Amino acid sequence: MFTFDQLAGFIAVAEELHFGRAAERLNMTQPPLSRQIQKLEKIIGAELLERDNRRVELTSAGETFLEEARRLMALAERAPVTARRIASGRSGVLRIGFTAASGFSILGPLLEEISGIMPDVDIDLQELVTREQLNGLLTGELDLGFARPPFDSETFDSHLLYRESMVLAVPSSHPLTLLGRDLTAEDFKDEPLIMHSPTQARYFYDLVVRMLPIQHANVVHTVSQILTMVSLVAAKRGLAFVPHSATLLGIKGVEFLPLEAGREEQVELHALWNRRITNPALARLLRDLEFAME
Amino acid sequence: MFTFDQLAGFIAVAEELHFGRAAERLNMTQPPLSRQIQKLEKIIGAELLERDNRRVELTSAGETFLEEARRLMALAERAPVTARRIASGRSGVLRIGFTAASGFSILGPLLEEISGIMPDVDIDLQELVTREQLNGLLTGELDLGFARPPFDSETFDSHLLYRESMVLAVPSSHPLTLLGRDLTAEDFKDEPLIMHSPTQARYFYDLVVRMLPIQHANVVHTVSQILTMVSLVAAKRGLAFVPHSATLLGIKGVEFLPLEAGREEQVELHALWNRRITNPALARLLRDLEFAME
DNA sequence: TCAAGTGATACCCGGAAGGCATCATGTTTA
DNA sequence: TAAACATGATGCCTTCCGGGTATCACTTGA
Repeated sequence: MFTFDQLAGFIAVAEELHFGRAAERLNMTQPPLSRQIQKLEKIIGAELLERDNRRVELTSAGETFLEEARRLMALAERAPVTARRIASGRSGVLRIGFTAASGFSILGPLLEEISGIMPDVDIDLQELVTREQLNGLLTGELDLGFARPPFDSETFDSHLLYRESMVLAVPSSHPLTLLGRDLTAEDFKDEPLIMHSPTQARYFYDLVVRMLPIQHANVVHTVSQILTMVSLVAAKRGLAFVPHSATLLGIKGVEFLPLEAGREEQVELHALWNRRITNPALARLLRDLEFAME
Repeated sequence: MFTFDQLAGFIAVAEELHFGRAAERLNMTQPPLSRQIQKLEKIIGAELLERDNRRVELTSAGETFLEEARRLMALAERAPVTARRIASGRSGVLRIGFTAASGFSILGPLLEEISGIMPDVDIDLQELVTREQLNGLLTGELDLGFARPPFDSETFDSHLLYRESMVLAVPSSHPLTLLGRDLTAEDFKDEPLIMHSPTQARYFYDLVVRMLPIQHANVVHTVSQILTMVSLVAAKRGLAFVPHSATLLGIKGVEFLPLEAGREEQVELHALWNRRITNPALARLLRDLEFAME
């Protein structure tokens, strides 16, 4: 195999068509350059330059090899630069998972901020429930997640993005909308309820159950997505407990009423990541966003 | 700048994820391979592999650098092969000039034969008069020409492709078509004539003047292209002397009559090239077509 | 606690690459 | 026409890079 020095030597001679000047350009003397080219030609197995004692010119083979040599040199010069960019986190791919609920409010502005900080990093977004996010973070398929507790703080580090109250979603025409004060369990004890799935949306389920004495007999639907819940409320199938940011969904025919118990029990959204960080882009992001590391 | 050995070393380690096995694959021992990688990382300015004493894995930077490294190696392996192909004439470009007259008959079959012999050689065709061809062959813009004498046999080598008789082109309805024998100058001494340009088509001009006592007073047009001549004959502007292959043009309203003098004086078409051959594809072509060289 | 596995280090040696001096050859100049 | 010049190739010397062997350092598992 030839060397990059030989390629550089050949390119210089091919451009100058003069061994002396080419050698000068390469900061070396002419004799070793001559031998370099000879060796290169021997390795290639073809004459690249035709030189008589007066003039040097490229052969046909030399002409096309010159193109290849230039391409090689360009590639070789670019490769370390991109590698360094990625190592410093200024470039690369950041795979982010998010729950549908987090997408309403926090995701947009945060992506805005990320692409402001690291414009050359590609963001790969995936909607995943918390459990899938944890799994992805473990296997390394995911760099960062937006999810809700609980998660193992041994393996994951996290940063609280925000808390919000739970509110009650009711159809616009519903009598409760006229009440004008924070609601208690008593106010909707006979209303049909749309509840969170205890498996797919355990966080919300646990929180609501902890917050209010639910009449399980009143539960008419069990769903896992906030959007589905609000749509069902709009269709007058019942009432639902949703985080305050669901107001941003902008679905017609639904109103959101404050809950007395919601003042205390709030839902949290965390950014979380594997403590064993392998992606430099993530390290840079956490540093720049000033998320607590450790 | 890094070396190809370092790249090969890195690729091997990245694929094996094990220094010992990678070294074995490269037919070397493990220690120099370790140093090779260290040196490469230092040159790149980024960590490519993360190794603790138990396992080796790629960093993000290492992953993308691996792709670049593979591309570099592939390019480096291909480059000499193409260079050799071109040097041996099995690939490359062959620039061929031809006169319009030669295009009628010889060009088609010859191109067929060339592309059969050297399928990977690109043929660049240009229609040029003999003088332009000679010029192109001199400057190296042309590799091979199809033209008619005279040309300097010091600089050019040539191969006679074929000879053909001159015939007389006459309008279909012309009385001479009824004659039924070879024509002499006497037969058309009062007819209007379309003659070759003594500058642009000197070969034909000289040949016709040598062959027949032309009444210059009868010359109504002076043109340089055979096709133009035949078209003018079809338009009943006069009679013209053209090579026999002009019959292949298939122009309506023209007949071609044999000339007595045409039996002796024949026009020649030569393949010709610069004796100083720089294009390996041309050398190969001449050898394979068994054209005389020297 | 010890053996096995694995990457890093220390040291030595041979060969490759660069520098200097010079040659061979063709061109220009006096 | 001969001498000076220009230019690529060669011979020889020295330095330095890269590979090999032996060994270390550290981790893991029995």
